[in-house]
Amino acid sequence: MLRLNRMTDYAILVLGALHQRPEGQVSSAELASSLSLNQTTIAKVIKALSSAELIVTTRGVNGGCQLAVDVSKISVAAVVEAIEGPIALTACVEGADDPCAVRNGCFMGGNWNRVNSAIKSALETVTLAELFDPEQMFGAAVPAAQGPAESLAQNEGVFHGRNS
Amino acid sequence: MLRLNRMTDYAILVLGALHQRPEGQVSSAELASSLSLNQTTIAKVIKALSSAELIVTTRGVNGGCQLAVDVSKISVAAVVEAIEGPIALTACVEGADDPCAVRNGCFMGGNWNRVNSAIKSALETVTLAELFDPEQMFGAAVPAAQGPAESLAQNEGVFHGRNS
DNA sequence: ATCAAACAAGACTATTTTAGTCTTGAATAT
DNA sequence: ATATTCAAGACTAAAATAGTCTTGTTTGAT
Repeated sequence: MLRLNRMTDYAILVLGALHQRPEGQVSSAELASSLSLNQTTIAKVIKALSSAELIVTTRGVNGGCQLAVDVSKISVAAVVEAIEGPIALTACVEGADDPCAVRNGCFMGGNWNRVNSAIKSALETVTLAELFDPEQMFGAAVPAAQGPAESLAQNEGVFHGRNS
Repeated sequence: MLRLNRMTDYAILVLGALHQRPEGQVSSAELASSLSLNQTTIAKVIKALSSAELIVTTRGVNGGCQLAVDVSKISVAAVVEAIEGPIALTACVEGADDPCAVRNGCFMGGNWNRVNSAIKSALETVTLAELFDPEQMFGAAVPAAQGPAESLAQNEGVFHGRNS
C-alpha cells in the first residue's frame, strides 16, 4: 500500500541518532546496538547514506560516521532516493532504472511523469528536521548514549515507521 | 522504490478499457484476454473496483461490468485505495491498517501524517482522464474490441506501468 | 610492524509480500 | 434447465525485501 521500505525507515532513524550527537564519530556498531539491529544491516544503510553524501564516514580506530549536512537540509525525498534509488512510481516514469519499453505509443503517454513529480515534490518539501519532533527529541532529557530510538526499541522493537 | 503494485496497474488498464466502451457490459473474460491475463486475476481486480464503487458489475448471461462514474471523476488515489487499501506510507500514519504501536512517545510524533497527506493529495489531483492521453486513445481510430491495451500487449506483455 | 577497530562488499539464506491459479459456489438471462 | 458470468477462498509460485555471514581493506595506536 505504497509503503516506504524498512531500510529507508532505518536510515531515518540513523540520521536521527546522528543528529543527536553532532560532535563526534558514531560507529555502526553503536548505532546498531541502540537500534537493536545487526551491525551489518546498519552498515548497509550507512553505506547508502554515505554514497548519497548525506553522511561522511571515516575508517579505522575511532572512526565512524557523522552527518554531512544538517537535518534541516535533508528532505525525506533525499533519504528515499539514497536508499531506494530514484523515485519512480512506475516504469513509465523518467528516471526509472528499468524504463518502460513501450513508453512510446503507450496510451498513457508520459502522463505518469506528472503523478510522479507531484509525489516527488511532496517528499521534497518535508525535511528531517520537521519530521523529528524537536520537543520529543530534546525536551525529555534523553541521555545521549541511549536516544529515543532505543527507548522505543525496548518497547516494541525497532519498527517505528512500519511494524508489520 | 515506492512503486505502485501490479494489481493497481491492471486496475488502471481495466478502467481504461471500460472507458473505451461506455455502452455495454464487458465481461472479465474479455478484459482478461485483451490484457493477456488470467480471467481470475482480472476478476480480483474487478471485485476490488466494484467494492470501491468505481465500476458496477452484473452477473449472469450478458453480464459484465461498466464504469460507475466517468474517468474524469476518478483520481489515481481512488484506484490505489481501491486496490491497495488506505494510502499509508508508514504504520505511523493514521488510517494504516496495522497502526504503529509506539506512536505515542515516538520521537517523530505524528509528523509522518504530514508527509502522507502530501502524497495523498498529490495522487488525488490527477484523474484517470488526465492519465489517459486522449489523443493516443481516440485519435488513432482504434477498433473498440482491441484497444490500445492489446496493441501494447502484443508488443511487450502487459506491464505498462511496470515491466520488471 | 603489529594489532585491533571500524567501514566495505559480496554471497547467501530467510522471510515477507505479491502475483497467479484452481476450484467451487451463487446469480441470472434465455 | 442451462450456459454464462461474477464471487470468493484456498493454495501455489514467484519476486522482492530483509537479514546474516564471511572476508577484505583502511587506519590509528602502541
